[in-house]
Amino acid sequence: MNVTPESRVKRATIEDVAKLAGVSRQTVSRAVNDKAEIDAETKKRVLDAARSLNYRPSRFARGLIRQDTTTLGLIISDIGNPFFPELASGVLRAAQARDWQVVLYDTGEDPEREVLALSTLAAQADVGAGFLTSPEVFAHAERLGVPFAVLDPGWDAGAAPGVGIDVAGGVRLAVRHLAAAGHRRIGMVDGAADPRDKRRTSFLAVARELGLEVGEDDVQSAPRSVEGGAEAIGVLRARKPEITAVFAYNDILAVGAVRGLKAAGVRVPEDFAVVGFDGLPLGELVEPPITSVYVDIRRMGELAVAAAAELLAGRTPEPVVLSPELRVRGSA
Amino acid sequence: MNVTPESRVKRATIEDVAKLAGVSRQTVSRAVNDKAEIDAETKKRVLDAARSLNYRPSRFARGLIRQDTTTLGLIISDIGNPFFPELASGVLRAAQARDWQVVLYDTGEDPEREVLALSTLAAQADVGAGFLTSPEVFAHAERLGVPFAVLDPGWDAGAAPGVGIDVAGGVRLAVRHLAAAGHRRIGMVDGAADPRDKRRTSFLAVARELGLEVGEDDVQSAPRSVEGGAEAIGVLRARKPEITAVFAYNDILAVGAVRGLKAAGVRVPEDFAVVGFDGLPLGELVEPPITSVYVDIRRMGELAVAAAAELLAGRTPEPVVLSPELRVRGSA
DNA sequence: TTGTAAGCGTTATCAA
DNA sequence: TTGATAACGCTTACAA
Repeated sequence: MNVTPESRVKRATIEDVAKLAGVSRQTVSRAVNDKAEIDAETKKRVLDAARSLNYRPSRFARGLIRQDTTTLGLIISDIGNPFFPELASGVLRAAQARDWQVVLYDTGEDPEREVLALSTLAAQADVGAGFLTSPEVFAHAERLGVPFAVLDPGWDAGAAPGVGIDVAGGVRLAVRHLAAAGHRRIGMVDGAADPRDKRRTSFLAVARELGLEVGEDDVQSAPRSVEGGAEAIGVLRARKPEITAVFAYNDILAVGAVRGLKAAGVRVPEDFAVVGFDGLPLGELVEPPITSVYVDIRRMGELAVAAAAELLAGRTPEPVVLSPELRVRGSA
Repeated sequence: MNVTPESRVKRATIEDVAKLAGVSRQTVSRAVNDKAEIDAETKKRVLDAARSLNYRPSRFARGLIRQDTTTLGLIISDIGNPFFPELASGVLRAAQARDWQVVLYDTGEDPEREVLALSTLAAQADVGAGFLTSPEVFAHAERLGVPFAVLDPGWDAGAAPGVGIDVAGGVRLAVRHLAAAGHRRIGMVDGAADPRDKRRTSFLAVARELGLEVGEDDVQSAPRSVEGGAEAIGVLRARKPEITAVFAYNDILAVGAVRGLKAAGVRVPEDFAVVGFDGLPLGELVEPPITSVYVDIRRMGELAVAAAAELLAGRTPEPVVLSPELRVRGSA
């Protein structure tokens, strides 16, 4: 895996410092850890020696004895998607409060890299949290024996511990809003790789529930990027000219859809309405601002850390499901 | 520091597995590490035992012997600012290529938290990289003995290793562009805490160099947020109505400035021009898109990792300075 | 106030 | 193919 084994200067050990200062290892430890039972002068001499050797205690040796450092491995799909910094922000805050370390893994939404990241995480962290694209990948985590808090799986998490989102509820808010505005033909710009994805299935179910006419070809898949959204909306409208509104898988795609529409000379929301999902701050900066199903992502990050702590304690975390709310802006 | 010492289930050790499987620790090690010299059946028995105990080797014990895991501590100011995810993206990519772990610290631009993060980093990582608000904080890193790659310091980095940005050059591009468009009174929306900050001092120097009339009161400080930028532009225009263009400390503030102007009924760029710094993708999504001094931030992240690797090898990294380029969009 | 001994959990070395 | 022993760098307990 590590293609180029890199040279690395050997770090000074406590032994080196002890020798230089002419004391025992124990005394060095006392000086470095600010213990009381040590002569002021000895301490100074030791610390001078330590500094001159650039001594830093080995985290491995230390960790072996004082079993008090906790590391959380956070798996995200794409740090370029503003959703994830938002999430990381919540995780970092909660982790800092507990004095935990956070190691970050970006998988680029690639299942293979997810599995790889999970393996590394299992070796380097005490507990994991994050987004996994499928139940199969989560099963890998279980096989590895790492406690893992699953976040907002598009798939059915079953009994997997973690933090969920009431996707169906959120989608209902979005579609109802569009229907209430008079839209009868509503499409979707989908960002999920898996066709069983909840946002997609919920969309179809809710639309039918409301008596709207929808089919598979009212859903257009797109890569999860602004460009992806812009392109998808073009494809969708070409295929289904009768559509007057779309529900987008997330705000990035919604922003892209609005961009694509504007570029095509379509007025938003007068001629065409767009609703997103996530409620990212970014959505408020574009013109028109995005109407979106808001989820408290930071909170999700904090809850993820809480769930991880429960797992670490050998307990089963309370299932938590966040309820989204609709935030109406200009785009619909 | 850790206020609530959390309970934690004791993890199974290699000894536990050995006992259960009725073999020696060594044999367990062989099974777990896929060594050749082991009977297939023994291996299966050991692995079964391991799985049933949920055994994962201790990273501390392992790290102590195989000195092959490298952890980079990345210090950022605010993950909510899109600049940092962009940077982290580059760092993660380069780190993954080297099979390094990345631990993240968010300091909220608070010098005290920077010092704290640095201390933790020194204990938990092999090497650090990131943004520090002042030379004093960097001095703390040196005192701790952690190799640290300094990124784009607003202050004079001197001989500190790391990755710089040709700020003066970038600012010159920005101000020249505005001057060429006919603006004679140009202000600045400043996001730096320290008045000695390079973007600020460069702005004043370059403006004077171009024969423009500028003084301290043409510079308006603002918190580094969209709201901060929107408010600052209002304050600045109230104080200096003759100003017709601003250079913003970064794109977030530029976006805020444009927002503030639009809200006040000022047309951008017809009545008032805005240039940002960083060249974030976000700048392209707003209306009008932000003209900005583009910096290859991902590349900066990758170079940071390279610099860190040099430091780890005991070498002095080549000084690197990134040259920004102006990207003209709609705002100026 | 200081030093000696034991042990944290793992792997490398060598012997069986 | 397997096991005993030492070692990794540190801290805690105990002795001097």
